[in-house]
Amino acid sequence: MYGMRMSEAFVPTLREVPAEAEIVSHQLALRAGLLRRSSAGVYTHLPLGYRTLKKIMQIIREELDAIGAQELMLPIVQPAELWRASGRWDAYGAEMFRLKDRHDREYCLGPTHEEIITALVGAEVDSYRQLPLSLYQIQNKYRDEIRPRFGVIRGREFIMKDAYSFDRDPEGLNETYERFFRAYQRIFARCGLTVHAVEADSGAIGGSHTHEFMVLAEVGEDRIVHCPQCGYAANVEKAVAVPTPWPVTASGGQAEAVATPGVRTIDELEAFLGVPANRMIKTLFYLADGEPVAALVRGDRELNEVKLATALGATRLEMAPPERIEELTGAPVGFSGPVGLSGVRIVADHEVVGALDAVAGANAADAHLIHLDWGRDFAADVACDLRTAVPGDTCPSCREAALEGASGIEVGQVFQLGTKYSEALGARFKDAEGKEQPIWMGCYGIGVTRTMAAIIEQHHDDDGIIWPVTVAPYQAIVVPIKATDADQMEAAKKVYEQLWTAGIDAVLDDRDERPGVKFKDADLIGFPVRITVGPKALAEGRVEVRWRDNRREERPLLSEVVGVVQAGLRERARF
RNA sequence: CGGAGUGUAGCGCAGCUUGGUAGCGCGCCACGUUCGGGACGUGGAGGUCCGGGGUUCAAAUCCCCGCACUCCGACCA
Repeated sequence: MYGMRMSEAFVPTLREVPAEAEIVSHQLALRAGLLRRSSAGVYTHLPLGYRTLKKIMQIIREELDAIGAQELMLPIVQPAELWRASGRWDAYGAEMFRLKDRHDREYCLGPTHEEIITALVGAEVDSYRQLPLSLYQIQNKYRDEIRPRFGVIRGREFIMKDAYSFDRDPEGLNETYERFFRAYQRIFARCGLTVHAVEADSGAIGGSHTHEFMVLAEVGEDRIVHCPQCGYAANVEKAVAVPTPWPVTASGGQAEAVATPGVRTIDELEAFLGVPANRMIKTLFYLADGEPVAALVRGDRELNEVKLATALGATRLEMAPPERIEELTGAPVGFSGPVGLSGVRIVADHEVVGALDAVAGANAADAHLIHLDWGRDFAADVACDLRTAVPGDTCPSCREAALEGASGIEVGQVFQLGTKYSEALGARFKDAEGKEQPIWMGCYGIGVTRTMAAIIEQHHDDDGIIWPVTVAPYQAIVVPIKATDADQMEAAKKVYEQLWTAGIDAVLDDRDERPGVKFKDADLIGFPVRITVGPKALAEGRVEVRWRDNRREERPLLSEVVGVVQAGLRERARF
């Protein structure tokens, strides 16, 4: 038996922290020899890292196969015409990697695969008898991220599992969605992750009902809010923002213009006038499908573009360029307000309805208006929920407790797409009455490479990674203290072979290094268990079994090692 | 895309202000002494100083133009 020896393994560990890595999971992935960067946001997965990825993928396969999903492999290179058909060739924008072939035909590197799979299923499925159907693949995805960061957490090339479901009707879609939801909970649990499923926004992909699976982590890029009382949890982009009452209850008298030379931002205005931001009206100009719109939110609030787009029923929403703002208001950017605006639809957040003694731009250079009252001085065409929720808001679900905030890494998302893609791409079937119907679709993603990073983020200490046994590249490492000692090496090899025979992934550290070096590497890489073969214990026919997570050590007889290791691993792999 | 910064040996960095032909630590190779938590000594290998142009007798160093990478921001008026 030969197997895996550290003396020959391609595991380039690093003693020092590479300058390129900011967050702990990225640093450890580089130091432990899992990853190397090739270019911005593009990574090579070294043998050890790839083993972990394969274990994650295997868990995903087992759980998805168990709910009847079938694996297939879709193309990375996808024709533009398909994306034009769904309207996303333009909608996806700069984030899409585009290329042309020698005949000048346009393609993209798939950022996702709804178009391809819908076209496929549309072509092959004709009858309700062929539904429901769930298909998935594990594949490289390409997104030219505006700013790749955090190593593999936001890469431009990454591995994703994406699944697509096809049902006859909304009820079927609901059932499928629930099945995937539960499968996801099992997948992440088996990966050793604590995840929170939160209500999310469906964004550019379209669709209605959707949840994100979040790994809570300081470095997470997504902000979520959750209710400690009723369990409501949502991405801040999606969370319904319960309005708080306007801070003052009396009019300030007649509206009045004040000179505010060069004061353009809310912060500057707050300092200049001594009025708190929550009494200001922030006026933002957008083009909704080309039509100008003014959106009003309280000065200290953040406008949520998705909510605005939904409120307007707009498919394309972009900020108005500064020239356009000047045209509409007659004033430079920074002095816009709702008073006297014409030719623009005005949409207000609930919170500004009923505002009294408010401050806003005067639509004239270097001037603002004070003492503004809702109804008397300005109004809106529509009032709705426009702002991004924040921690401290009243829970929109139970209306009792205050929401708490957290940040998370999104490792998975489940969507109910409905018929958006099936209609755009003509994926129809004949129902039992022979009537043509669009297929009801769902899609379900898991960021595989990101999941690996999230696991490290959740499982490490000062010495290195602490792999959950289910995803550890190897479960055990056998370390003879002195590689040149024949007795130790012989005993170590025997233990190592027994572990293999018992089906345990093991590595033999046969390097002629000082013990400290080998221990440090073992801790850094994060093998769940280390079996040390040293002179002291060996004299009594024993070895040392040391667990990485709690640093506990036992000293079984040579004949008992496999049983002890097996028992410990099994205990740690339970759910 | 805007702002800031960095690019010198495999990795982490100094040298640049004040121009004179490149250095430190770790790693790597050889030998010796060591050997239970990243040993020590001796000897050694390894560099288009990101690229291109310019100034100069002379450029890692000064100037110009590119490129790459990192961080911050990109609705927050």
